[in-house]
Amino acid sequence: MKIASWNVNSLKIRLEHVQNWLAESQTDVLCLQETKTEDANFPLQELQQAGYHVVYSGQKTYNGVAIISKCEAAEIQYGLPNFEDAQKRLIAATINGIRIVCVYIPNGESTESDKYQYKLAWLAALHEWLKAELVRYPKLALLGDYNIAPEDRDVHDPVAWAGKVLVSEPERAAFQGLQKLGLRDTFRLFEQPEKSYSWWDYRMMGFRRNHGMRIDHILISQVVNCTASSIDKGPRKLERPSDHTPVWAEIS
DNA sequence: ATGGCTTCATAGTGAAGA
Repeated sequence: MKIASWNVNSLKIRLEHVQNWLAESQTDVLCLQETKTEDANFPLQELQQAGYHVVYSGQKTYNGVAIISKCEAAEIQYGLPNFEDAQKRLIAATINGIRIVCVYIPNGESTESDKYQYKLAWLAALHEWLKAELVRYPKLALLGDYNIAPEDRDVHDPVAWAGKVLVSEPERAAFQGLQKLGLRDTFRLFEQPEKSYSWWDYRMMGFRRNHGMRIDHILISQVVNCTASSIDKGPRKLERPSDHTPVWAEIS
């Protein structure tokens, strides 16, 4: 089954892109972040009419996550149970026997910001919760916008970014902590082109110059098999794109 | 150069993203 993750930066603006990409990519499970849509306004009918099941947890203006799938989602979890949070950043469900966890990890703003402390606390809670979740659901995939570039090769200019938010040592340590739980970065299971990124700044022709970062990831537990994983730059080339593009993995 | 672009929000000297 093909699973994917895409920070759409407003589902309202990007609905057509999402529908088109779902159809052409033949994706079975698509995790969305930054839907920026209250649940009452979620475009449920449009997606159902296209033949998909959807679960979602959103709010006005900021954040918001959703899982779109060809098969029905069960055992839906909204938010981290061990972290009091008004921000809608996590939704999980069991689909085709695999625990799908969709996350929008906080950005952090800068290492000096209160939001950075919130990010690290959120990551610590995610780690603790996943430890238990993996016992309950050994077949698990963690997809989303992590807002972490795990290594320097995931950053277009690692010297300029050194120590900054998205690449700082505590953030990378948190990412490695997830890997120590047995979760594997599907993208790095395969030979990949150099300078592969999933996000490019809207400003200064970031995409055209490939000034990007790989901050969207799909991690899978050890008992999940993966036969391919890649980044689809296609949607980033469209008119009025999200600043992120979809990442995907073929798993069984 | 703390900008640059995009979104949602409100009408702010805006906020947030990454």
